[in-house]
Amino acid sequence: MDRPSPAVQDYLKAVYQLGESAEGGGPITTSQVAEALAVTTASASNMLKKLDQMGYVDQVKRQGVELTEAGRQAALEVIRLHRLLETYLATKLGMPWDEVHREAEVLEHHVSEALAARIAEELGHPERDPHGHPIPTIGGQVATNPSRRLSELPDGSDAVVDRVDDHDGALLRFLFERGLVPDARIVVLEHAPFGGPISVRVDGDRVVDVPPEAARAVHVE
Amino acid sequence: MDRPSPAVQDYLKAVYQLGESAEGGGPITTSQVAEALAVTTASASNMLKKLDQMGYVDQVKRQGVELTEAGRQAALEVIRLHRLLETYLATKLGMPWDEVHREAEVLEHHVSEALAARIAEELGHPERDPHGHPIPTIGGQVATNPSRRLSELPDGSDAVVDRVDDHDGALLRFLFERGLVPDARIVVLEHAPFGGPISVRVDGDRVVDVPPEAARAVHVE
DNA sequence: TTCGATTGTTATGGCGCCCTAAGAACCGAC
DNA sequence: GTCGGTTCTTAGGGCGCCATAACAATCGAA
Repeated sequence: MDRPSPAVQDYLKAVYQLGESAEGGGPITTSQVAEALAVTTASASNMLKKLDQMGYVDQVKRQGVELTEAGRQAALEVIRLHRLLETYLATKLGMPWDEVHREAEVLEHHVSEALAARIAEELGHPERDPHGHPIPTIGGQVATNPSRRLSELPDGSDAVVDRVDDHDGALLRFLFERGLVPDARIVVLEHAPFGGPISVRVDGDRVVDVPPEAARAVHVE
Repeated sequence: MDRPSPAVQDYLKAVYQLGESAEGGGPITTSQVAEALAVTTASASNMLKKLDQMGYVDQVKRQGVELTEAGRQAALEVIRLHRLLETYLATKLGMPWDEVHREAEVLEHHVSEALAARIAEELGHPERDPHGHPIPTIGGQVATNPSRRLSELPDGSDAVVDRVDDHDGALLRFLFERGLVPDARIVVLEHAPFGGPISVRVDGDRVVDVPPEAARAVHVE
């Protein structure tokens, strides 16, 4: 029941999250994992073999890997810690919205069970982190909210922001400044042609332009 | 200005703290360091050589090491983080007095400058941690309080607890249960013969027996 | 269907930090 | 001074995780 090493945790998290976003149900390729973790495919290949031997993934030669139940649990454990930390740092320590991700990325590997429990309690066992992502339970339950990206909505649709991708601090800051945060109400006004920005009314008042790449990071219900 | 690795930080901290408690001013031996970190003397010898090359210590062959100014600064940086974390965990997260040390021991290596600053601010830049140890400033200033151990006091002396050693959780719990916490007022009543316990009046009311090993961990002004 | 490009795998090696084993320097007793 | 025990250092390996280089499998375009 020892905690896997930070590196192993990072790989498991990456496999889980790639499987979540790709939504194909199929295996995750070595190069996808390598890119997500900014390592060479050779390194990823070695590590994935090890994860297979550890029972965290099933690896099919030259196809990719899929998480086992143990792997899913371990990944969700890390994600739970990550999101609890993000929430704590943002709400209790006033750390800016766009910095909590980096900090949590490190601390998630080093916070004890006991401290995690104290934090969860202090926060009142929240269900979502500041970016809108669901926080898994200890048992490994996650609310998976089927959602569409802002970039896919037709003109005239209205929706509520569910969550935003948190990989890029600058992007988060950009969205935050425009009010595109979880639970914001939006109406899609129009798409500028030739891959131009999407103009969106936010919370009934201001109108903002959202470039396509940013729109892809906003998930709505 | 990159942060040294956790291992290096641990060595620097150990050297600093050995120099502080031994109070001889002289060099710290390889075996002292090895024992403090629970590694073999061979490992310590190798690492101390590396610290020398990095400019953190001056090593005299077969004598031991002494911290350079850079080493002292780096050690105090870690100690500052450690004590801030202890304070934060105890006061803001209600973590038990005897558990904060272990948790801080890990986190001190992974908390960013920015988070440390937020924590210090949140706490109002405290000067002492929950065990009474002074918290160094960012510049590396520490209040060094000359103190005596409870074990050295003659019968009849009265004093105020300044700080307690925090290495051993069980010992901390023992002291806490008896009210031997920083700022407690004590009067030494009598020493039982043959290495028996010291009987002490705490805060004017209750009288407790303190075995010699515990008394050595209590520093008074 | 064949061949070049892409993708994945297997050596092999480096770096950090630990270990054990063996040897070298120092200490006190005699 | 010499000898035995202690302390320190050096030598050589292991483990985790990364890299590069070379090779193998697969895909797709002509």
